[in-house]
Amino acid sequence: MDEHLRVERYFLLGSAYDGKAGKAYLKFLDPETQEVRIVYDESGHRPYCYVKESVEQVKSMNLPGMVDAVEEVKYDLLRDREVKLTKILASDPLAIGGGANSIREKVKAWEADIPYHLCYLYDMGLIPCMPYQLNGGFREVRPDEREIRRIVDTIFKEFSEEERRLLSEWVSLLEAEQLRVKHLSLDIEVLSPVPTRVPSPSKAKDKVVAVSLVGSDGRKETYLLKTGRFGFPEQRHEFDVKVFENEADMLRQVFEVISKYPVVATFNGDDFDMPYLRHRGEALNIPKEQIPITLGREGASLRHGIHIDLYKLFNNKSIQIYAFDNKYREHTLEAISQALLGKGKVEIEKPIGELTTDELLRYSFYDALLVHELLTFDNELLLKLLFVLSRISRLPIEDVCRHGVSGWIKSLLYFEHRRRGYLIPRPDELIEEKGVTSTKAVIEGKKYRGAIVVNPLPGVHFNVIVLDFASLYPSVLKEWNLSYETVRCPHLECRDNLVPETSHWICRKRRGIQSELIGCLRDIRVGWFKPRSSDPNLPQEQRRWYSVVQRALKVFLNAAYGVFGFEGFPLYCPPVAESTAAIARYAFKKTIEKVRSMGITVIYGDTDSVFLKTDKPEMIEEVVRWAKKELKLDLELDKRYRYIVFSTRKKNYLGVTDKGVVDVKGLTGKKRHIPKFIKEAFDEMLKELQKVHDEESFNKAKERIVEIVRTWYQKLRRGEYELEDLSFRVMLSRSVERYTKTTPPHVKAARKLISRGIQVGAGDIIAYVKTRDRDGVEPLEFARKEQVDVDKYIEYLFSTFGQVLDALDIDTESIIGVTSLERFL
DNA sequence: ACCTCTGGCTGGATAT
DNA sequence: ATATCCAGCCAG
Repeated sequence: MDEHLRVERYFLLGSAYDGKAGKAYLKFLDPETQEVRIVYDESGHRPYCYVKESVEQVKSMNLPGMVDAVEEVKYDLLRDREVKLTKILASDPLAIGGGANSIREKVKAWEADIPYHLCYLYDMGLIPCMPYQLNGGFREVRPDEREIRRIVDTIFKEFSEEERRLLSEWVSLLEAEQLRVKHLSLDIEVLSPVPTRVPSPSKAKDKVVAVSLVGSDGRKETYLLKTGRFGFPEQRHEFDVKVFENEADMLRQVFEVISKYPVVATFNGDDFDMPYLRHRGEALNIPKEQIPITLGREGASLRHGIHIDLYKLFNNKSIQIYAFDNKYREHTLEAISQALLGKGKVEIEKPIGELTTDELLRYSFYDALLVHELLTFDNELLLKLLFVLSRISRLPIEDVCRHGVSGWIKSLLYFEHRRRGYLIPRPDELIEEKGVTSTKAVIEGKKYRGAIVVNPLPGVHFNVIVLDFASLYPSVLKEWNLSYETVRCPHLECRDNLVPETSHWICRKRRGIQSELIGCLRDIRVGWFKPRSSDPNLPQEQRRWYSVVQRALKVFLNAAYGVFGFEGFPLYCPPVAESTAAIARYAFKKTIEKVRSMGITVIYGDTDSVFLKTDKPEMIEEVVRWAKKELKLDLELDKRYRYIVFSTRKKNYLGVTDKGVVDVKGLTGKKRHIPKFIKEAFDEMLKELQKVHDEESFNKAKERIVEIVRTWYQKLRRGEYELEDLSFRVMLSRSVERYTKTTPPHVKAARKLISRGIQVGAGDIIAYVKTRDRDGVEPLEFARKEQVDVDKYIEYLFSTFGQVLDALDIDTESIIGVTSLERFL
C-alpha cells in the first residue's frame, strides 16, 4: 500500500504487466528532477482472475499457484443483477497463465466458466493511471474545490448529485496543471552496401553511420562514424559534430544520452531506429543492461522513459483529422513537415553511401530537427494533446500513440466499469443478447440506416440561415439514455419505450453508463472548454490550451457513436449505433416539419443541420426554443450566408457567409486529388464569387466567371501549362497487387512506375497525367507534354465548373461556342 | 498494418 | 450501348 501512495506523486508515463516474471512495473516521471523512476510491484497487484464459483468450490479445486480465493460481488449491467464472483489470487502467475486467453483456456480445462473479461492491474482502479499529480504530491496542481464547483455551476446548475460528482472529477482532471517534459528527438542513418535495400532492423548487419540528437534542453548534435568515406566535416554546422572511430563507442554514448530523457521521439522508431539500435548494440557486444531500449509486441520503448513514434501517431485518423484539420495526406516525414511546418527534409539526389561527409551530417541532423519541431511547434501542441488524450482515455502516453480512437474509448469505458465495480461483458455474450438491427441501410452493404440528407433546392439563394444541433449524436446518447445495457434491456416494463423506426426499446429504470459518461463529456465541452477557447478575455496561451482540450473532447464525442457499430470494438453493439442514428433522424425530421409548418422554406439539410430561407430572427428563436422544449436538444444558429449556390446534388454547395468567407463543400474543385491547373481556375472563380453582395454584382461575377473558364480552356488548347499542374494525385489505398477487381487509372500509373523499378506501395500518392496513348495514363515522372490528352482535360475542366455553372444558369455551350469560333480565326 | 459510422458524388472499369 | 460495380474523396 505504501508503494501506491508513493507513486501517486509522479506522472505516470507507462505501465506493463510482465506475466512471466509475475511483476508489474510502472514508469513515473518525477516532475522536479525530470527523472523517470520505475516502481516494481510484486505484492499489491498479484494477478488474479474471476470465476463464477463459490469460495468453497474454488478452494476445493486446489488450483496450482492459488494463494487465496475471495468472494466478492460485482454488478452485471448486461443482465441487471448482482453477481457473486470468486477472485482467485495466484502467487505464481504462470500457474494460471500469463495472459487472459491462456487463463480462459485453463479455467475451461477446470470446467469452470469465466463469463467476463479477466481483469488485471487496471481492475478496481488500483493504479492511478492518470498522468497528473494527485493531492499530497510535490505541489498542488489540481484546481481547488471551490474553483471546481464554480466551473461545474457555470456549465449547468441542475445536475443530480451523482452527475455533479462525475462532472467535478472531469473538470478537476482536465483543469489540472500541464507538465513540461524534457524530451529528445532522434534519427539514425545506416549505411547499406546495396543502396536500394532497406537495412533490416532485426538483423542489423550494416553500420550505423550517423545519429542525430535534438533536445528540448538545447542539445543539437550529430554523432558520425568515421568510415572509408566519411570523416571530419569540412564545413561549420549549426550543430555539434562528434566523430567516432569505433561504432560501439558511438552507440554507447547515444544510449547514455537517451537514458537522460524521459521522452524520446522518432519518426518510425518503432519499426526502424529503435530496434536497429538495440540489435546493432547487441551485435557489437554491448551488454544488454547498457542498452536502454526495450522491444515489445506493440513497438519499442525505453527502460527509463517513453518513446513516441510520430509516424504511428500521425497515421492515426483522429489525430490527422481533428488535431491537424486533415492538413497532410501522406504519412511521410516530408509530407507531414511540409504541411505542418512549411518545410521539408534536406534534399539529396544520391544514396547515403555516395554523399559527402557534410551532406550526410546535414541530412541526418535536419531529420531529427524536423521530428523535434513537429513535437514542439505551436508551443508543444502535440505533447499537450497527448497528455490530455491520455487523461481522458486513462491510457499511458505510449499506448495513446499506438492505438486508434476505438482503443482510447475502450480504455475509458473499461475504466468506468472497473471503478464502479461493474463487470465488463465479453463480446460474444454482448452480441448474443443485443446483436440485432432492424433498419435497412440506404447504401448496399451497410449494417443499418444512417442520417438523412434533404434534396437541395437548386439555384442561388440570398440570406440563408443555417441552424444545427450542437453535438447531435452525443446529445442523443445523453438524452435518450442510450448505452449497451439500456438498449433492449431485460425489463419487460421497458419494452414499450420504443426507439422510432426500430424494434428497440430503452430502459427506464437504470441510467446507462455510456449515456452518462458521454453526456458528461459533452456538457463539459459545450459548457466550459468550447466557450473558453474563444473567450477574448483570456490570454492567448490559455485560449490555445482550452482549444486543445476542446478538440480532444470532440474526438471522443464523435467516435463514441461510431465505435458501437464497429465489429472490432470489444463493446460492439449495433442496436446502440442504430438507435442513435434513428433518434437523430427523428429529431431532424421533426425539426423540418416544424419549420415548414411555420412557413419557412427549407433549402437544404444534412444529418444535423437545416438551411433556412428567412430573415425573421424571432422565427429562428422560436424554433430553437421549440427544439429545447420538445426534443431536449440544443439547436443553434451556426451560420448566415450572404448567398449560397446549390445544384441538384447533395453534399455539394458553395456559399459566402456574412463574414465574407467562401464555403465550398464537396465540389470537385476543392478535392485534393485534382490537377493544380483546374484548382487554380476554380480558385479564380471563387475570388469572383466572394465579391458578390447582391443580384447586380452577381450578374457581373457571372460574366467574369465565363471569361475565366474561357481563358483556362484556351490555355489548354494552346498548350500553356506545365505537366506537373496537369497531374492527378491519387492515393494508393493498398499495395498494387491487391487491386484485383478493377485497375483504376492511378493503379495503372503505379504499375508503370514499378515496371521502371520505382517502388510504390500502400499509402503512396501517385501523380499521373492523362495521355492519348493506349493506357490513357502516364506517371508524372515519365510523361511528355505532347502525350497529354487535352480533350480529357477540357472535359474535366467543364465538369468541375459545371457543378457551379448549371446552378448559376450559365450555358457552358456559349463558352465553347465563342472559343471554337476563335479557333478558326 | 491498421481500421468509429453512414450518405453521396465522381470517373472509369467491367459486366450485360 | 448501357447498367452496374469499384475506388477515392468528401459531408456530417
